[in-house]
Amino acid sequence: MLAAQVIPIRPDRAPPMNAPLTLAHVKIACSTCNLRELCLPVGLKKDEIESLDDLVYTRKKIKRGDSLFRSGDEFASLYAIRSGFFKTRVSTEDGRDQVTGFQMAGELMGIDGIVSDKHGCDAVALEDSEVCVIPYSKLEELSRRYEVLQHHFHKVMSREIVRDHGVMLLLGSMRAEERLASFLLNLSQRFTARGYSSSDFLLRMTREEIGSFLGLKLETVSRAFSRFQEEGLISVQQKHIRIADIPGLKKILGRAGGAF
Amino acid sequence: MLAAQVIPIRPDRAPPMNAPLTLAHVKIACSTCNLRELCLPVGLKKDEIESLDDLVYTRKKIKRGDSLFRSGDEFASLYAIRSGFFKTRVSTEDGRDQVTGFQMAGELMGIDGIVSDKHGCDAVALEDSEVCVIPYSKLEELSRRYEVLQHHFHKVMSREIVRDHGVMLLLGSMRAEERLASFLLNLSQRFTARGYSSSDFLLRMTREEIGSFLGLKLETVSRAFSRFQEEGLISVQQKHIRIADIPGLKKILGRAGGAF
DNA sequence: GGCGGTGGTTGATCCAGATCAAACTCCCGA
DNA sequence: TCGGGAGTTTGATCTGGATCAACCACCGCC
Repeated sequence: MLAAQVIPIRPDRAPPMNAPLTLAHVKIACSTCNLRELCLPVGLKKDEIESLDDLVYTRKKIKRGDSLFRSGDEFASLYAIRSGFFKTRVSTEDGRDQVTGFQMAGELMGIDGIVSDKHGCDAVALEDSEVCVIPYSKLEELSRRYEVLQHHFHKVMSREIVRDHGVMLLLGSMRAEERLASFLLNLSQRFTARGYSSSDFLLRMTREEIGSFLGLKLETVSRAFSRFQEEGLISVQQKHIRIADIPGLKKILGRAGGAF
Repeated sequence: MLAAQVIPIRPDRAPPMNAPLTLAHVKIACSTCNLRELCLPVGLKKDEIESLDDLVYTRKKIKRGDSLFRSGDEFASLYAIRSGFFKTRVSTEDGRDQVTGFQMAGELMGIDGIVSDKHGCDAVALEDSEVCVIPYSKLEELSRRYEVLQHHFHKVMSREIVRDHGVMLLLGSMRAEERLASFLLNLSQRFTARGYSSSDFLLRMTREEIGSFLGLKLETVSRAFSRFQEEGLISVQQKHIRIADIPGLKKILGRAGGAF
């Protein structure tokens, strides 16, 4: 159920427990990773995936609440989530911030850093997590050699842009309940793609974080959850969500686009 | 002053006038284009830029109000704006739509199509415009050969993602006047980068389009313009904007981030 | 097992921006 | 020169979600 349980961390691969951010000193292989159908290797042939095994040679553990990187940090690597759950956020000098997304296993973080050689947002672990470190210069090098990898990497970036446009649509033109329905359906769909229940899951983030992402206040998020529950669309117990009526949620969206 | 006047279209290069979308049947060269400092060739050495001359071999004219591409169209090319002004928008089945950006000379459109081989938004010309057609497969091919081009293309995509995050911040957490101030400062800065006045320009889009982009209704945009004018920050006459007090506009943003 | 703190719910009130409505300006074509 | 329509401005009113406030529930820790 928990994203953290997707890939049980083998004790023999676990890095020392002392540092908050530690490197795993073990041989790591995309070719044997059970996320390869979701992650960077999608669409690659066997030998091409094996070439990725040279790309990803370290992993990093991040404890709940810690940052993988922060806005302004020097950019050198992309990160593929192996297990766990993250939020990314941008902030302003005056303390306001905006959650720009929630990332789960198989998703790539850090692309925003390419343009300026500095990361442009913070990536914060919402639960104890592990990421594969992908040195960016090495990815560029392999991309020049393997057309399929190049194309797939471009697709990942393009997908992020399309997703962002969906979020803009949500923020710019949807009402509170539509936003929340869209959010739940999006989570549901992404859990499904990872082999989990589409209707029964734990939220990793607080109401406030959901609100920040959706451009709403936490009270509004809470009220919308309650209303959905009254209407029999979902049941909520703290972070545990059961979607009782997916078509009903889709109807709230009322053909307003759906997943971002 | 007008973006349309940036690069006067030489009559001897003009395509036939009959079709709404026509191809220019002339040799086109990035190496002699005066937008090369803004566009794809940024940072490339002379001989590398010359290799781009093989990449861009057609141009296309689009009349005001026409679409360069529409959501669902087959994706084959990116487009660099040579002259003119565009908006991109995503829409929902139920007719709502969201302007996701305004593009001007030197900017690239169409990246959203890479992920699914279909365009994910509409690109509509807000004035008679001309674009360079960049066959995507050819760009990938050249990217594999020229490291600098590859890196620059990745930067362009990364910049788009960073920009989108800025827009999310705007839509998710700014008040109406902050949004409009941010919008005006962003335009101002982009005009400056193109050698135009930072304080005196024509808006290419309607109040409704500005509103759609900023997540506001057209009346709210209009009122905010009026209020800025009363406060002596700008003067507005229809589409003609003169920014009288750039620091004043920045103060409205109150360190809320600024340009997206 | 009690306790403190974080996170969540719910109620009352407020307000920024939406909506409804009317008039005005500019451009363009007959 | 005279409509006419699209785009804009401004006013009056309404409302969804924010804000303010109180209380509750769960979890981790001593």
